[in-house]
Amino acid sequence: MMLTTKLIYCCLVSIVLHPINNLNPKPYISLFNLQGILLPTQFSHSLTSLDAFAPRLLAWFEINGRHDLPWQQHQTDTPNPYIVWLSEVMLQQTQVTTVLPYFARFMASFPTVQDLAAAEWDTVAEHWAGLGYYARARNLHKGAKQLVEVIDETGEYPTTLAGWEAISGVGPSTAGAIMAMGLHRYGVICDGNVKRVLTRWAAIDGDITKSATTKELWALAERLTPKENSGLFAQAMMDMGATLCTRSKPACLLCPLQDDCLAHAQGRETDYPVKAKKQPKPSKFSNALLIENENGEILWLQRPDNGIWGGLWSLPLAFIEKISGKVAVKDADKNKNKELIAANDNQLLEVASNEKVYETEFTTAEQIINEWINKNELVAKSVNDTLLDDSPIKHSLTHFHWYLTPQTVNLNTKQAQEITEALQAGEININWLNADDAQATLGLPKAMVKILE
DNA sequence: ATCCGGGGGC
DNA sequence: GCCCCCGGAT
Repeated sequence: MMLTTKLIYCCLVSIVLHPINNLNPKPYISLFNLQGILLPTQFSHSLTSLDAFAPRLLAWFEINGRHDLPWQQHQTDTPNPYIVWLSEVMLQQTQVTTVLPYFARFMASFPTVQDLAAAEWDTVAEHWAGLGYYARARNLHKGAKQLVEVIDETGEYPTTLAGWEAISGVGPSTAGAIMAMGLHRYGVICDGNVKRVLTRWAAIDGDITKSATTKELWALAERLTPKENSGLFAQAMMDMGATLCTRSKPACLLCPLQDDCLAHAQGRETDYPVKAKKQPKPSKFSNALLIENENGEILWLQRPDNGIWGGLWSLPLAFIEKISGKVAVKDADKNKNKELIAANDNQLLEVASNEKVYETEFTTAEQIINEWINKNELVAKSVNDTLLDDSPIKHSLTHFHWYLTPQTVNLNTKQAQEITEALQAGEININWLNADDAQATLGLPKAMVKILE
């Protein structure tokens, strides 16, 4: 009754003080913070739902959750942070059933963090072998040494979130898990399982790889985590994510949160979490021509002000092929410019699948050069003698990958003069400079530096 | 057989 | 924003 009265009061005050908010189509509830200042909630659920979340989850966990996993510390008053840290690192990338035997072997061989720190790397590696992500085993070993150092200095394990995050291999979520479950202090977790549960429950449809969504999810996780027993809550959330709110076939009928789960209400559970498919970038292939005169100088062109590398200097680029889809260069030579592609015959470049096909724009200068080379029947040669070494430079731009294969064209003095005149007639700024001088005196885009190197 | 998820380091 | 590496899902 009190709560209801207060809620109504808050809403009325909100309407009076913030009339503009009533234009906002989103559900809008205000509440007082401790200073009595009006604050909006940023959450889509009502206060009642937000506050009921933890009790309902915990009630479910008590009856239906797993309580016998060997690293769980919720049934003891003297939790062991080492056990939680070790298991959390293992569980970062692997499911419970896979971790179980590894965890047992680790605990048998390294019962304390001091044992782990003192172990040889080879021994640790052998224990980890098969779990994957071996960098994490290295971090684990390093982290053990760091922890022993902290313990030697302070007499105890780190007691703060920041203290744990300073340990190699421990990020924000693992640190939260250790604080909550390993120390029975306050800690919030927001790992992949939690994100799945929360995006569904609150129908959060933002791309979870975006930092704004990450922030939103952490804020919600924090709002839902009870100040007391955050470890039990973390344990329950993990269990719920792993056993009920699974990725493909969630068991909504058994879920304690089904009646205010917004995704369930929409019948769209598996549409969450939203993760933008990393858009495969189309790929474009060009040859970068190292047109060399008899003095060993290379022809450089200043690019037009508009477009890529505007105003910078670049090697002349020769069109090879623009492709989309998972195609090997080898398969792509069904069309023009066969000679140029031939140099790439041994390359099997896997490029991301994509429908888009790019139009390659030639600069005026490049058109002049390409036509001139064709007319004179000059052949571009691979820079290196061995086929293995002439792989293209990969240069990624915002919207596509550009594979640039360096090729040389040697000109005699007469030919060099001819092309120079042809370009100057087209009012193109050009330069003949060897690689070192070009790097020293011209503004070269990164891709060109890569090619020269 | 292939795709995809996942947490932290860089 | 990529990489690591495995196993579960399809």
